Amino acid sequence: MEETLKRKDHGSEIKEENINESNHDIDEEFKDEDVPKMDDELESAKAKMNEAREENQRLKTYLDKMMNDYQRLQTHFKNIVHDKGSPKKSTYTALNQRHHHEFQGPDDQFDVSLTLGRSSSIELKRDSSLKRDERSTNSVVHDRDRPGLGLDCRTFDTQPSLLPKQGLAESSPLRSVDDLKEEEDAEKCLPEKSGKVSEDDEVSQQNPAKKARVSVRVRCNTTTMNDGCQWRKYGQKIAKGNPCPRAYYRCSVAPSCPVRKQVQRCSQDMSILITTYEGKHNHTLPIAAHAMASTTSAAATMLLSGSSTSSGASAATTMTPPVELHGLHYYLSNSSTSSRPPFYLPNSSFSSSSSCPSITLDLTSSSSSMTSFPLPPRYNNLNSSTNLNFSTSFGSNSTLPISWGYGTNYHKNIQMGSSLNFGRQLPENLYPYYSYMQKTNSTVAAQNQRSLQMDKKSIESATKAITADPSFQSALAAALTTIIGSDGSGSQALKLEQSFPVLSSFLSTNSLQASKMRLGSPPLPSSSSKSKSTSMEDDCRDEAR
DNA sequence: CGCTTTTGACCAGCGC
DNA sequence: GCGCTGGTCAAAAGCG
Repeated sequence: MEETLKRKDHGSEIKEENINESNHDIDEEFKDEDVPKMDDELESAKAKMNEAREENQRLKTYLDKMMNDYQRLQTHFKNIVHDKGSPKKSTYTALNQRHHHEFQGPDDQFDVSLTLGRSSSIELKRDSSLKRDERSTNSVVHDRDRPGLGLDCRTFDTQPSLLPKQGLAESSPLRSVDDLKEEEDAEKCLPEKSGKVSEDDEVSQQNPAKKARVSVRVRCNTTTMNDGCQWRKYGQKIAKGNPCPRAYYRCSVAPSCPVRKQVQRCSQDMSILITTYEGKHNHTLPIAAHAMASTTSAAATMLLSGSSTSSGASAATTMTPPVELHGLHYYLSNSSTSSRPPFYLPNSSFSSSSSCPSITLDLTSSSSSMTSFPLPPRYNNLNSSTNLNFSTSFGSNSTLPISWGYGTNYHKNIQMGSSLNFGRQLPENLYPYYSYMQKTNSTVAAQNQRSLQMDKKSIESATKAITADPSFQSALAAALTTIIGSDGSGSQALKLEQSFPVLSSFLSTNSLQASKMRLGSPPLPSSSSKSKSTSMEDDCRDEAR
């Protein structure tokens, strides 16, 4: 990351030098001209150059702040790692011990589900009895439509010996039976291909019986979400319990690429698209696909490595009580068995098989706090419930060729440069990183400065909204920290930060800050740097046409 | 013409 | 063993 920032800094200097040279050239070109019109143009050009110079200065400021944050957090991170006596005593464990003394750390297989928004603990408690009744009649629960910010990071531990017998199943947030089955169907393991060579072999070697999958639930009205990669559809099935067909895709960037994904629409809410990824790409990816690919592969790797320390499985399936912090719910489960846990959770993830641990990113939720975001009406209509947007918007045209776009013609955008779009909001620190990423694309070099500044304004306004909501920040940070702390090792956090480009910058500030808060240490000063983020509006642009 | 999508057939795993 | 289900294959059709 540091190297990346240095490279970015260097790039900014080069850009400024070029601007100075261009200024000089312009002066040479027009110094002998004696036409007022030319003088006006010259002045105009100089003004533009000054704007570009100012922009470079702003970028340098971003870079400096990023570097400061990085250095500071690196120090804090080392201290945290150093202070921890036992690597297995993670932030995550400390947190849960703080709230639930019976909590046990992650073990063997587990699912991690990042649930963003939709339901707060208060609402869940309030509605739990009602939902139980509804569930008992097998009715459909659409609690996703409830407003309210919540960010759940759940790890389901089904190991009974480690679990409290508190009947959490009944007090848990609820989800309909159909929803559950559907998600189970969507996350069903892909059969392992004998002789299949893939980059995740190292993971498979560590856990030969396990094959991690990363599922993403997003609201999307198109057949598939744009993750920046090229996919070839090779099959389609009507899965049991869901009238919507399940589509099977394999990566078509390289013929031998083992990566596959399943796409299925939620029968309960047709606007929700469930995409399940498996495997790692064995080829270079378009820039647009880097974020998603690295995130999913890192999630899978982390999932497997984190689950490798465990003891055996058990038949019973239950769940730890939810841990609440800053409106954030933590659930632990161990999907050691193929049986479904007897509870229903909005935004939760489940492993359908012991050989297939999975991680689910549920980005379908809505939250009241998010409604304050200055989103255009069309945006709200198209994607009314997505909460987080780890995205940026610097395509070659300075508009939004974002990778998690929503359109079947996403291939048109693949080479334009984009990023992983985790919903709506880009944490402010992500901007410099993605700015660098985008600028490394040759097509970005000529981007329009004015459009850039217009984007910046909208981004800044959105950033103000997110920075004005500390509960949201802490919730997201805590969720990410929980993942880091799942094994308590610093390397895990580092791996996460390195491998999850969309998370790295955010982790470097808010996550560790939340970690500190939970551990009783004073929080780090938050970065005050400006940010860049955009809505998913342009992701849906093609779709809306 | 090449690539993608469609779709029926086939295979494997699992439960009864 | 049989049926069900999920996942994959591959030929045909569609598309630019």
